[in-house]
Amino acid sequence: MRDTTTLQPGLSVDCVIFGFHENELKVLMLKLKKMGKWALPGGFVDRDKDVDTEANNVLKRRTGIENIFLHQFHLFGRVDRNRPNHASNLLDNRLIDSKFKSWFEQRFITVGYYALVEYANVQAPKPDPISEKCEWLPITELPELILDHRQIIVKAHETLKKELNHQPIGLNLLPEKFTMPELQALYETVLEKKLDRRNFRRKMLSYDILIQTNERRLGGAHKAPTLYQFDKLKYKQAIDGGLKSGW
Amino acid sequence: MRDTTTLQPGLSVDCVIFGFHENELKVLMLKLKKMGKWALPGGFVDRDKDVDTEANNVLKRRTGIENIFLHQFHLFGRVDRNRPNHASNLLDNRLIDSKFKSWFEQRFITVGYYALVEYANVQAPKPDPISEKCEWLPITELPELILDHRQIIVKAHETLKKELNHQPIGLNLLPEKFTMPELQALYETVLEKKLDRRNFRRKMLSYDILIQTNERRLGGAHKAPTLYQFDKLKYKQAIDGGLKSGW
DNA sequence: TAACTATTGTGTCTGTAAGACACAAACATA
DNA sequence: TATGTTTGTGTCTTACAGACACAATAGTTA
Repeated sequence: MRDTTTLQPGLSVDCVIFGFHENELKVLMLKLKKMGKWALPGGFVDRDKDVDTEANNVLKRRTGIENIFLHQFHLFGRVDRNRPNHASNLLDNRLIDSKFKSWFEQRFITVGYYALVEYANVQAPKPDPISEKCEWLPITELPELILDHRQIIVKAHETLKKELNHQPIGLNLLPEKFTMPELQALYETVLEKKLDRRNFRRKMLSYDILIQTNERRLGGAHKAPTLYQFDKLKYKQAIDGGLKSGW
Repeated sequence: MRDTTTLQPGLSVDCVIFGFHENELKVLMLKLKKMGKWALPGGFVDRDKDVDTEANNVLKRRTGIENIFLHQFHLFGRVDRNRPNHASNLLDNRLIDSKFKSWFEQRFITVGYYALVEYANVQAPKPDPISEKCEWLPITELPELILDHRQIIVKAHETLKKELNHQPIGLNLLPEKFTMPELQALYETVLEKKLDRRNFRRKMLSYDILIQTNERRLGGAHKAPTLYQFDKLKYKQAIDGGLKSGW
């Protein structure tokens, strides 16, 4: 950050970037240098840029990914969400220049976005200058986060669960080709509950968004599962039109 | 508005206040003096007040109603939503003092809230100083609105429709006691589609949130319908717990 | 006061989807 | 070649959605 004069004051965006790996739902997070606390990837909003655009920029800066599912889900607007000691902590740890002290001390509201990205597509997530690393953390065991970022993640997860009743997920979150058990594991992880194998398959196929390939995933000491891929056109229609029934 | 220094810059809230009257879904709106255009009731956010609080204040100022269902549904953050000529229009019509010109010229984002209120409870909605009147307008025939206010209303209505799949409505939107056909009319109006009388009754009763009174609404040249009221405790539980099935 | 009109209140049938459940097929390993 | 583990599949039952017809009743009118 070189200059705050071109930025919309008191406004930030934070992105909850979900990935799925080893049957765990993970969130891409930054570990701040010295402070030790973790933070969501976020950024400020240029006065002449759309808020949505800036959210996309955040996603691209950290993951290199563009043009992907990114959904605004809530504005966090409580006065006390920017703790008074936050700015001084940043300053004490020399994470920000003292000339930006007043910028970080002002009252901030933040717009929460969540994205679903394919874990494998993000090889080396990029930390920003004030972060020592950028890593995927499992949503079930989050360390200490700054400000209200834990609450933001919880809200994003809740929203995602609800959205699942109206929209399919999997595209951009699973590899190009995947097995039915893998898709089910994704749903079970997001919903935090077990589903019946046979009923899941029946329901998912009824959405008519899957294409069965004639390949199988070999390697396991058991019957090799069939690989599927999404019919992207029908998938998109399902998102636009909405699914009827819920979980 | 006397002083903008205590306000969060570039941030406003706008409330889509829904009412139901004569089988029409209406929105409470303000007609700006001289300009002729209509606007949603809105306001700015004090630096030391929660955004939610300010939305409640807007609702209270215009309707006198407090502590009611008020739901944040979207942040409108496009750069071009504040047209450059908007501030000068306000100024030309002497709706604002010239010392506030720069305040109104800055880039604004606005947080949309929607509320469901009982039409009859709002006797004389109060216009603000720059508005000649404050009235209920049917959502189906809106006049010319300022900025992106039409889009905000559309988005609020869409959100309301979706929410209907998870939550009951009626409390705070209908009188204390109401008939089943009246409740159905409300649903039909919000959903913009006809529902089967018998199936509607069955489904609504299955929610187990209605109390049947032994009164009837007389006056019509036909069988007098039974009056119902909401079991407020169970209604609240239904909102918290969520309803299973959709429309 | 009796007939008429309009709307309410109710039950059943059918089709669809959800939930529970058991057994055969197939891949890897021993 | 036998074993272990997971995949793939079909049926039964139950719950809910959607379609539908007729009796009951308040007010109006003849």
